[in-house]
Amino acid sequence: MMDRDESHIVKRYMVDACVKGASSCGCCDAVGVLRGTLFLADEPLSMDQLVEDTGYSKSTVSSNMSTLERLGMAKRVIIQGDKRYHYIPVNDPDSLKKDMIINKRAEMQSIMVALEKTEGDLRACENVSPATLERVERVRRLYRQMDRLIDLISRYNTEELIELLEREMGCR
Amino acid sequence: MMDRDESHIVKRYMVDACVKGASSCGCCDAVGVLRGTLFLADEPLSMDQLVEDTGYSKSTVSSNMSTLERLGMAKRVIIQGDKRYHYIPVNDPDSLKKDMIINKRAEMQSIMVALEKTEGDLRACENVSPATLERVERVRRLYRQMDRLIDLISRYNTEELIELLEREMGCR
DNA sequence: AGTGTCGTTCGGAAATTACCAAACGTCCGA
DNA sequence: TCGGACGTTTGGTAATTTCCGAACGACACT
Repeated sequence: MMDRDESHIVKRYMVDACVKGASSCGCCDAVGVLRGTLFLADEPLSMDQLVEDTGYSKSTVSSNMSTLERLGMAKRVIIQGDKRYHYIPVNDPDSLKKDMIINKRAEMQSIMVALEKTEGDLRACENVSPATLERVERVRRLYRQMDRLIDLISRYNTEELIELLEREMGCR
Repeated sequence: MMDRDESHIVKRYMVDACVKGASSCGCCDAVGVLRGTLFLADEPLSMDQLVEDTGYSKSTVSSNMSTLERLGMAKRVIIQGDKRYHYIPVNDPDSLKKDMIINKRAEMQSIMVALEKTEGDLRACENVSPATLERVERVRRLYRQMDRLIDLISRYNTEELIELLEREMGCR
């Protein structure tokens, strides 16, 4: 357990940076404050500790830790001999990359489904201009390409990718 | 110019998908509606047309088109002989990738700056535990690694990356 | 079953955001 | 220098979100 000075230092800047990051992806401040608090903690934190450290109520901590977990930035762990939940920050590149890809992919997927439905409706329609149909097809191809890239990136871990791209970089 | 049937079809699903995507990155519905409206338009749309097509007021369209532009999902173009602005959707993989990387990178950067400041403060402090310092350093290394990967990815365009990774995939 | 400890859900108050209409500044042609 | 067409900014209101405290349900131990 860190002393008060240390825990103040390790929270000082992280909370601010995480609040900024949270608001840039549409999350409320509490999400950022909680992430910042957890970021450099030296041990898994219980909800009570998070309540005390952040000043938020228990219900606020509970719901916002859920979103932090859903975003893949915090994880619940079990501490032997303690029936309470404890949270640890998730900071390793591969985990963060994986969750980022899952989210991006879902977003992409819903666009692609919409494009497919649009194309279907257009084909069912008689007097539709070929130019319109062609435009939809072109956009679909572009999104398929992005999806393909994301898929490929998800198949390598961070270290492999860096090594691979650096090696390739050298050849140019 | 598309007829009413066609423009209804090409907006029908896109607006919905874009609203979903917008809300998942913390933007209000209007941003999604505007992007969906623009997505498959057959020509650059003026603000008046966007006002008419979406039903939002001029001021709402103006401010939300700015955010759409900032996110790199729409672009202003000049039409000869028309002093009004016109907007086109941005759908090509390289542009979207570029903006996504810029945003991710800024987020990462603010975390890295915070980690550096924290490390500085800890070193300035006398009675700080080595374990704490080591922990901060370890996290910094992880974030540097992620930053390195993002940097490398930004140096290739979409097509190159796909080709490169697919080729590598075949070797395994 | 009874009790105590957790975490989540619910209802309402406070704060914030989204949106519109109107006023404003800017640019161009007359 | 005036007028008119555009786009942005501002002020106010309606709707949404955030957050808290209280009530609730789940689980373990007695």
